[in-house]
Amino acid sequence: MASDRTRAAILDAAERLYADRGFADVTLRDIVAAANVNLAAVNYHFGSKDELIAELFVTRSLATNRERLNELKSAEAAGGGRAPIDAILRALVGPTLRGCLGPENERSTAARFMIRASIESVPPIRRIKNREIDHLRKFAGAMRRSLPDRSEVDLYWGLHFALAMAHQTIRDSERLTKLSEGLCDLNDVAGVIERIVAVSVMALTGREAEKRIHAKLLARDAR
Amino acid sequence: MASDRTRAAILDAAERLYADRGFADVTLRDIVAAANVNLAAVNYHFGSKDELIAELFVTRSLATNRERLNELKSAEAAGGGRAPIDAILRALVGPTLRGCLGPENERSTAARFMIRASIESVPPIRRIKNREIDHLRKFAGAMRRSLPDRSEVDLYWGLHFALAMAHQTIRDSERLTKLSEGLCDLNDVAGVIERIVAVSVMALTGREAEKRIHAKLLARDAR
DNA sequence: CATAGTTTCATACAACTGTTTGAATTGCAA
DNA sequence: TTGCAATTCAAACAGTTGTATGAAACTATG
Repeated sequence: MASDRTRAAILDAAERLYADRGFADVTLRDIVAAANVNLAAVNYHFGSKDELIAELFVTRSLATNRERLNELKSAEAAGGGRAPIDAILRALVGPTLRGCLGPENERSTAARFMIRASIESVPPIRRIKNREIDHLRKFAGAMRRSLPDRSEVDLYWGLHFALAMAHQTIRDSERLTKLSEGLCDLNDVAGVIERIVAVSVMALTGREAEKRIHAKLLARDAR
Repeated sequence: MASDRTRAAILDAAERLYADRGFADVTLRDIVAAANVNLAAVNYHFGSKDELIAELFVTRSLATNRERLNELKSAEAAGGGRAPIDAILRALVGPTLRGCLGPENERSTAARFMIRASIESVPPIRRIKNREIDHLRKFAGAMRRSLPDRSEVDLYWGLHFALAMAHQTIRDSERLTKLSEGLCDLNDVAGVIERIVAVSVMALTGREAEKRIHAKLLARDAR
């Protein structure tokens, strides 16, 4: 129906404006002007401004989560139920980073919107993010299966650190570029992902591996 | 003079209100009511609302930066100009984490204000954060002296990851607690710092160290 | 004490915000 | 075509916001 066109136009214009100018200074009037619809249409179709923002964010983050889970499932399937830890972490941070990094002018509106959402964090978005825990639990489960000897605490910290690095790399990409005077190439998305995965893997297995090697060393010394 | 009392009262009330309720829904009228001063006093003493927020944030972050640099300097002095990498990283993330983590009811107003600033990130604060790069460069320099063999790129990434983990741990402490169902103890501040430092050290030296140990192993095998 | 400068105050301003209203229009089904 | 629901529209609402003003009160200096 014609109503769907209006709805879609609002969503489109809103996402673009938020992506370009941030949440703080985009008003409903800006949105309806860009969408060529009446001011009341937003409240008619979405109920409120916050619900409009929430719908935008939910749509995008559901897509990311789906992508993450697909990668996770195929990694686990390939390993007969147990995926290697690096594959799990790659499934966790890959989709987000691929979406949000890369050449600035090539970034989709959706990506730039999600970056804004990550940086500015308005109330409706915060509320949704708080419900993301169930989704993360699936990754915690996969990690537990992959590294059954690691303690739960270590697994959670590893998961947290992986997300922290990915998230903050998106949020602060500009600072890292300035600080390193361009040396750190954030357009090399695959490279960034591998870096984060490598560090996370070390965080999860590093000391154990070192200890194991040391133990070997000691055993040989004893001989 | 009496003017200083008003100024101080405004700063005090503003910091407390922002810490408690966030930037989004604290108005100048809330602040002046809490401070028992006239509405016009804010503009008289600070020029504008944004400049008030900026002054609050600058004061606090200068204090943190000073603390960081003190720790860095004494670590470098102790090592004769070269501090061990873990000491450098501890100086980088320690002050912030010690300020912002720990039992919630014991957190100072200043700490809670800085957490808000980290989560909500309003324009005047964003502007200030962008000028923090010079401060970070000092840490990059210390890291270069500590690990002269590592490439510049690796050092910057290591610095970035350390900050990312610290920062995100503050921002998302609630999520980690929920996700781990309390297993990850964020009140054990020293433990958290050591975890972040350990991972960062591994990120910077990890594979190198493993390689070195492996080389030792091979050398002994050859004997 | 007088005066100049600083600080406080009540009040008004001007603009902007998201939301609501009720009538007009449209589109579809009977 | 008629009737009914869904949608669009212009307009107004009700409230809040940060800021400006100009007079009043205060303070310290000469």
